[in-house]
Amino acid sequence: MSARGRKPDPTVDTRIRQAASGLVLTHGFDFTMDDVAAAAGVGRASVFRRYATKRDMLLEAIAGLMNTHVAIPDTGSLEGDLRVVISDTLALWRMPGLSRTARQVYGEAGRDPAVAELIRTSMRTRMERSWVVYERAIERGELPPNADLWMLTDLFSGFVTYRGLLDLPLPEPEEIVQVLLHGFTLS
Amino acid sequence: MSARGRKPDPTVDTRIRQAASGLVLTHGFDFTMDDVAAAAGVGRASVFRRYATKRDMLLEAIAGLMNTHVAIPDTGSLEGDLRVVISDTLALWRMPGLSRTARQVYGEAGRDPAVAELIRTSMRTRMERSWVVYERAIERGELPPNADLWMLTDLFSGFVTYRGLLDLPLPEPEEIVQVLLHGFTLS
DNA sequence: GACATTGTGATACTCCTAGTATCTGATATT
DNA sequence: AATATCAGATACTAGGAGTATCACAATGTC
Repeated sequence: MSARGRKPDPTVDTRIRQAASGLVLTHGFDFTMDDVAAAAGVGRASVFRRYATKRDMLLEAIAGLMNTHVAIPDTGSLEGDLRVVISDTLALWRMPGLSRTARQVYGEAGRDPAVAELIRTSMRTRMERSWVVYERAIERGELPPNADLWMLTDLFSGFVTYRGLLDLPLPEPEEIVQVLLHGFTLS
Repeated sequence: MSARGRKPDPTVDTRIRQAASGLVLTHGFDFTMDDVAAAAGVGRASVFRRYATKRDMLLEAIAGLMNTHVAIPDTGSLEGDLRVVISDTLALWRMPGLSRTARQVYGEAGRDPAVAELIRTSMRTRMERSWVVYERAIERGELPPNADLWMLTDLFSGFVTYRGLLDLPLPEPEEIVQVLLHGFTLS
């Protein structure tokens, strides 16, 4: 009762996926479906057999790209841990092509709520993975128990995103840590 | 030696500009040039006579929309002034449709360096207008003289932009002020 | 008033790309 | 052998940006 005809070529799937991810990184969204087919060494029809629309393909590619892993440091102090988390985030934004792609992803989120949702949940998941860092800080008494942790994470990741999207220079992690912990006033 | 034929109708210019700005606010970038012509009550050709490309038109419309004025408070304390500046910024993001349009503007910046430059300089100009607020704070001794003011402004405007772009809830201005001035640690 | 000149609106194109449909051939099962 | 599914190629449709051309309107010059 099963699998009568020719089997799907598994390499076709992976070649298309890799071609799509690669093109997204090197060209943003500005490539045609023929480009994908050509880059994958595959017929145009095969691309549309896997993805009903270009949007579907982009959605999967974006999800893959956002799913890079984050380190969960445990240096013994909030300051040390934060420095690692922030350094990692800064390093990510230095990836060539990422800034342009990120901009276009945000742009697509304007038209397509699914993309917006994808960014939201991906970022949320990313940050929740480092949650334990802040819980340990609360236990050590370095943060008040009622601290708004989403505010803390969004504040620096918003800052980095903003500078990154606009191609503005990013400061050293130390400076960000200092400000997040103690603010701008002298006291 | 001048102006022989029919004079350009000045209302055509303004009608096109208004139609473009209006459509950008209500539909992001997802409208056709025919839509613009129809909304302006004008021939399609007239639109292309003013703007060689849709991109040119969008560029001008965006520049106009970003050029809203900012209040320059003088409440006597940095805390008070900051609260005003931040409240104003938050209010801006509550404008219906702005979040989607902002996303698409950022998205366009990915393809078009001119758009990126436009955002950069517009935001820079916006912030420099409130520069005196921070200078006064330094004079009063509320900020260290070597404070990284761009970091201060980008930190909160990055945060607001980030939450705004992703349609995440924005906190009360007081909370942001508190964190910017004193950080997350207890003292 | 005749005429040239320029702006306006309408319409018919071209070009590009996403998405669809179809055809031929290859590879598998029964 | 017969049949079913997959791959590649190609021709189509649809929609929107940008171009070209037309007739008409309004203003100037003679």
